[in-house]
Parts: sequence; C-alpha cells; structure tokens
Amino acid sequence: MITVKEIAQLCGVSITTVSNILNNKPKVSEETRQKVLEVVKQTGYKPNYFAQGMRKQKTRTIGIVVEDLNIFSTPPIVEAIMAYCEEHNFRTVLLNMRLYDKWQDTWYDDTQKLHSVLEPSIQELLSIKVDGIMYIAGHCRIVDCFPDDFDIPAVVVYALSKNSLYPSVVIDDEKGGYDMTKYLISMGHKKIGVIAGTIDNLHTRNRNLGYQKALFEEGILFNPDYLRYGDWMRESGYREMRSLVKQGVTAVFCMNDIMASGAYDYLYEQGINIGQDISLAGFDNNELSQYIRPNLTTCDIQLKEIGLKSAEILVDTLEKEEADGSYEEIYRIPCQLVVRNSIRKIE
Amino acid sequence: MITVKEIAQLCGVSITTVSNILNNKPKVSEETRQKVLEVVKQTGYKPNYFAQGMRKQKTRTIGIVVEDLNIFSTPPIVEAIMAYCEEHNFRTVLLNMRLYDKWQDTWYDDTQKLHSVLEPSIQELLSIKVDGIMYIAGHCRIVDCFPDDFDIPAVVVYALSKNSLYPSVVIDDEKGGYDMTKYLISMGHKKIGVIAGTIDNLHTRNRNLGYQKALFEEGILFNPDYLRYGDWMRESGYREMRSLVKQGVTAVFCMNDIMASGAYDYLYEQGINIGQDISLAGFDNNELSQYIRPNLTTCDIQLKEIGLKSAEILVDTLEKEEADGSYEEIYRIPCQLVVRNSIRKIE
DNA sequence: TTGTAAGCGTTATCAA
DNA sequence: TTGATAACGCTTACAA
Repeated sequence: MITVKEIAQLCGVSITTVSNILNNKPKVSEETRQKVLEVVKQTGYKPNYFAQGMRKQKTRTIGIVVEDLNIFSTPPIVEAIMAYCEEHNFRTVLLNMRLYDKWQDTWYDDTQKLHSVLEPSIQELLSIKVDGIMYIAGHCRIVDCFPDDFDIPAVVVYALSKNSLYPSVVIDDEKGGYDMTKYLISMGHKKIGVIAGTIDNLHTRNRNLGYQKALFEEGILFNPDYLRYGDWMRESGYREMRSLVKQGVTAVFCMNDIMASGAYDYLYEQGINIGQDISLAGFDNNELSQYIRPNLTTCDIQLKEIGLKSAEILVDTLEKEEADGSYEEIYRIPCQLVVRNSIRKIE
Repeated sequence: MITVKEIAQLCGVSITTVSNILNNKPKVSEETRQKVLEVVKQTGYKPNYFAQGMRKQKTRTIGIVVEDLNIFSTPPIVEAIMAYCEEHNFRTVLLNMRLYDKWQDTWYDDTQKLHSVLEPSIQELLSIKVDGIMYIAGHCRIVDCFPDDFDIPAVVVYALSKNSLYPSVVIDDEKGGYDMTKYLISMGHKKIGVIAGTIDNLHTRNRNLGYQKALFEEGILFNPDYLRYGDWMRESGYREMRSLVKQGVTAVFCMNDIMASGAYDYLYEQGINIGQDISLAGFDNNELSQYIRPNLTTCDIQLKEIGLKSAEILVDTLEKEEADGSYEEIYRIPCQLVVRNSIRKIE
C-alpha cells in the first residue's frame, strides 16, 4: 500500500507538502502542486482510512441505523440516501438492528428493548467516528433516539424525533388521507367506511384526520360507525370489511394495502364485486396493489423522496458546518394518489 | 474518549499490560487481569477502531457488496448475513452498487459497466481493511467479481463465481424445477407448459433441466412447443400464456411469480378459471403469490438460508485462518415447494 | 510477570 | 513556500 512518504520521495518534497496539497492548504507553489497531484494520480494513492480517521475527527462517513432492513419501506429509503451520499462524496455505513428478526412485533413501544440495541449501535457508529447519523424507522411514531448532548448531527427518518433538536422526515399522512377521501367523494361516494390501522398509531391518527377534514369540507356527516380499527394485517381487513358491508357503505378507505387485500378476501368470498358493487382504496402502493384484481387504487408513499430529503438535510448540515438552525423540525413528504380500478364512480 | 493509557493509570499498570490482557496474551498474572478487566468494564472502554485498524491487519469487519439493495431477494440475504456476523462478533459494512438505479436492466452482461462500479467498491472495502468480502448478486449467472490474487477470503452469493477460488452459494434451481414438475405430475398433469425466463439465464436453464428430468423419469414426452420463453416480466407471462392455452396444456409452470401473475391476467381476461380449468405454478414465493387469487402454488427460494450459509462459510474461513481447501466450490440451497390453490388434481 | 519504546500513516504545529 | 517533528491510540518486540 502506497503512502504519503513514498509520494513525497517520488516527488522530492517533504511529506508535509504532499499532505498540504492533498488537503488544499493554501501555501503551496502551483508548480509543486501540479507535480505532486500528477504522481498521486499515477500511483493511485489513497490516504489510509485509519490513519486519517485517527488524526482528523471527520471521516466523511454517515451512519445509517435501520430498525429492520426487511421492512418494505426501508431499502428504498436507504438506497436513496446512499445515492445522495455517493454523489456528495460521503461514505455510508449501515447498521441493521433487526428488530423484527429479534422480537417480531413486540418492540414498538418497548423503550427498553429498543434502547438495548440502539445504544450499542450508536456507540458503534460513534466509535468509527461517523460525521452524522440517520435513524430509519419502520413506521411513524415519536421515537427517542438520540440524547440531548449528542455531538454530531442526526436526523430521524420515517418517524418523529422526540427531541426537537433533530429534524424528522415523515410522510404527510394527513394530506394522504385527505386526498384519498376527496377523491372518493369526487367519485360520488358519501358513505365512506374506513379500515384504519391500530388506534394509537400516528399514521392512523393523521390519515384519519385527513379523512375527517375532507368530509367536513364537503359537508358530509362523519358517522363513527364507519370508522373501524384493524391492526394493519390482512385478517383485520377481512374482519372489518364484514362489519362495514353491514353498515351499507359504498366505499372503503383501507389505511394500508395489506388490509385492503383482506377486505378483498371477504368481498370475494361473498361474491361482492369490487370496483362495481363496492369501491375500495388502499394506502402504501405496496407491490401487491398492482397484482390483486381489480388493481387497487392506493396512495404512494414516496420512499425515494424521503430518503433524498433526509440525506439532503444531513449532508447539507455537515457541509455547511455551523450553518444550523436553518432547518425545520419536521419535513412532511407528500404522498401521491395512484388511481387504478378498485373505485367506481357512482351517482 | 477513554484510552488504554487512562486504563493503565487507573490500574497502576503499564499500557502494555492492559493491551496484553485485552488481547488475551498469556503472560499476565490472574490478579492484574481481574483488576484491569474490572476497570475496563466499569469505564466502558472500547479500543479505538482506527488505532487498532492501523496496527493490526484485521478489523473483524466483513464487507458486503450488493448489486442493488432494491432487488427483492437482497435484503433478506443481507439480513441473515448480518445476523450471523453479529452472533460471531463480526462487523459488517454494506456497499450498495445500485446497479438497477444506475442502469436499469442494461448491466447484466456488460462487464464494463459492472466493473466500473465493482472495482472502486472493492477498493473501498480493501481500504477500510475488511477481513473478508461477500458479493451478493441479484440473479444467478457466472460472475467475475474478484481477481485471482485477491488476498482476503471472499464468497459469491446468489451467483456463480467465475473464479473457482471463491465458493458460491446459489439456489438449487434444477431441484426446484424438478420438484415442481413432479408435483404437477403427481396431480395428474401430463401436458405441462412452461413459461421460462430469458433463454440464456442460468435460473432458466437449470429449472428447465429439472423440468425435463422429471418428465423423463415419469415417461412423459417433452413437447418443445410447450416450452415458451418470457423475460421474467408480467407482460411476457400474459403473452406466453396465450400461446400455451392454444396448445391445450392442462398446467403451466411459470419460472417466476411475476410472470405467473401475467398469466393470471390473460386467463382472467378470457374467463378461464385458474385452479379449475387450468393449473398454474410459480417460482420465488414472491409476496404477491399469496395475494393473487387463487393463491399461487410456488417454490420458495430460501433467502435466509442462503445468507446464513454464505456467512457461515466466510466467517468459518476467517476464524480458522488457514484451514482453507475445506470448502466446496458451489453450495446449492434447496428450494421449498409452497402448495396453495392454483393447481387442481385431474384424472 | 511487567514495562519501555518503536512504529503504523496521517495531519497539525511551528520553525526555517 | 517548505520541512522537521509531535501527536493520534494502539500493538508488539524486546528489555527488565
């Protein structure tokens, strides 16, 4: 492995000079600069990562902690972050807490469990001297990731940071729920059921809020019987669809595509024609939504955009050094209505 | 950040002694060992990653290069690798080449393109002194990842290494195709069509081989007209299904679930009843296979197993230092038949 | 059994 | 404008 020392010898200058040139220090003659740069290029010299990390405090590396890489929303977000970082000449290091793998569904509100893995992960990242950290959650909630006295920039992605010191990037659930409901209404529906997620979940609450605002704006009474809570899983979609059919709704807004698929199951079983006898909407634009029949009208959560925005925030803070305070606390990335064939226009 | 020096001072010993204890060197009195270990634990001391990396050649870090993190098979493999590494006290560093993101489908056989990203990635990993490298491909083919004179262990995952120096872990496509065909035959089918992947693809070739072996074993003539090539995409499933229906097959084996979904599209359009009038099988156990109706009988590629086996091989080689030669060249992880409702038993 | 000191490849400080 | 030299935190001969 070639070192500064050898470069210096090759150029007949001191290692200091080489180092100065490499680090864009001012006081170097143009002549030697050219020569050294030339040799560096020819030899393919790259400064030793460890030696550099030991001296500087910066490594131009960003740490990414993900709750679980197997959550469908995570890889696209991570990929977008990596793309942006690569463009801006930052390394990334990914740490996968594998929360699902370890505890299935039991870690959501278990601060104990979360922190038993998060703390070491952060320590790990700190020990490899990352310049900044991104926390990628699997679903939206208020999460307490970083201590107050954290000394590197951090951003919380797909969840809200409890500590307002760190910006959060989330999807605009309220707008999503609102847009979908507005669309449903525009298609002539007035009796719109909802199969929501778990009751205390933030996605649920905000999408619900959007739903209600849309109803209000259109002067449609909100019937509490039309609002049913599921648990994001297929079975709950099936179950709640049964209730809603009894209520006589003409359309149902499912707060994720998985539950919508459960609703499909029930309707299919009953011989009720989706997109004809009843209209259905999902959320997430999960891959499955384009495969079930009729194709599900849904709302795309723009994972790429989320990743991009998050990376942008962190990288900018890092580049601008002390230009903080310029960032909002919460960024809401808008969702995108995806119209397919599960909603019929009625009178 | 606490250092050896401080630990030494706290214990009233020299830094050498502390270092020796931390590195399990023999010549240390039990007494001092205990004392030092105690202090280390209390202070939460962790050796500085950079200083250590600079001195030793080993970092207990494994580099993972993935072709694209957004390929559906990649995250589960990576997660399994990470789990195993974590268990065995290895760090992992993930490098995402984002090949799809950069070039969509045009990089498969473009060695130029691949290497223009692979080389820097490997250099990067080498520069952070990883102890070993895993290459995670997005689909099976013969791939030329590592030079002959690579001086760290490496394994190729989900593809075959051109260079037999490096073990490969792949799925057993032949067995998968064989098992599925056998199953179809056991359900009474003799006219079994195939919607294969691209003609020169290794998955295609091996699954096809399995198909033909099963036919041969059962004394069923292979009708070349029954074998149609698609391109793994939905539309090609639709297209080829049309041809096969004309051929009068009673069952069709699609080499992935996506093409099967395209076949569903056609059959649905024609009012042909899947699982009744005609039987369909897929491959991959893609998420969608449990959502389309009727649920698709398919073959699960055991991604977790693949990751596990790969990690096992690499970690073992690393732990055992010079115990090489003990590993096979190619590991084939068996696939697992997943029976659902798209295949009917006939006379 | 323990300690001293050299050295890993950088960058930073200061002197020339 | 350039160059010695110290320092970063650790491991490891070698000496005590």
